[in-house]
Amino acid sequence: MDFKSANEWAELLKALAHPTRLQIVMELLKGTKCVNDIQEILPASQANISQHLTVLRHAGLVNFAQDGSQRFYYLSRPKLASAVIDLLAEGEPVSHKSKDDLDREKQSSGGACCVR
Amino acid sequence: MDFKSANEWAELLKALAHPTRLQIVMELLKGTKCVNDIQEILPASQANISQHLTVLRHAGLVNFAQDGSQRFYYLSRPKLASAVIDLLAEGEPVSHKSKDDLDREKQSSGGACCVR
DNA sequence: AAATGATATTAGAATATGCGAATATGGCTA
DNA sequence: TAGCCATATTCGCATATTCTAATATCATTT
Repeated sequence: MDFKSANEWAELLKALAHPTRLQIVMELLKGTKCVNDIQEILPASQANISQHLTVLRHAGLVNFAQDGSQRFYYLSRPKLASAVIDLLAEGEPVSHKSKDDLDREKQSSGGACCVR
Repeated sequence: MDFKSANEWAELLKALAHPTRLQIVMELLKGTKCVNDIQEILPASQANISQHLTVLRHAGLVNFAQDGSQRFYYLSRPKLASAVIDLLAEGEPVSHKSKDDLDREKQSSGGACCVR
């Protein structure tokens, strides 16, 4: 259950893990756009945006509907996309724990690990 | 608000976007572990796991508490980590839309875009 | 102090990714 | 059909990632 998942999930995350692609996703979250629209918003070339859209499409994150010579791109899994963005935006503060903290937690939750 | 965020967020996602690192995170979700524990679970070398932990640490996703010669690794932003895993596990189905679908949506939501 | 166990770091090769420049494709309009 | 607009693809290069093998570090034990 984990090996295949880990690979698929990593592929998905890899597609999101690029500043330009993240921004594209954020823009599509606001609404369907064609390549030209995106070009006007982001500081990247037409070819480059097209390349990134291809990556996102292969990852199953976006899709397009063709209209003449234009392609209207939209998020094909909008809930996933917006949930990820929301999580990133929340910015959970990082926690620091001492060995004693960990011991205390282990006690109260009854989990045994790392004992050799 | 977006340029800096996009870069930081992409860094975070990049750290997660590797099968082995995802699996490490999933294991740490179950509880604190030292490198040796992880080694016994995952099919990767000690050096490799250590390298991946370094990546996760630099991304602010994990941290460790030292105990003698052992290092107990834990998730430093457990809610973020588990929320991401949950999202991936949910597997929102991908949607396919025609041009007409998009037009209809645009009508009902009143958003104007892609009109030149 | 030497040996041992746990973990980290370095080096180097293989592979992948990102990007610009140039070119190709496909639809539309004159 | 010629030309134009929107978008995609290919190529080549620079850079980054990943992995293995070897070695280093650091704490503990003998």
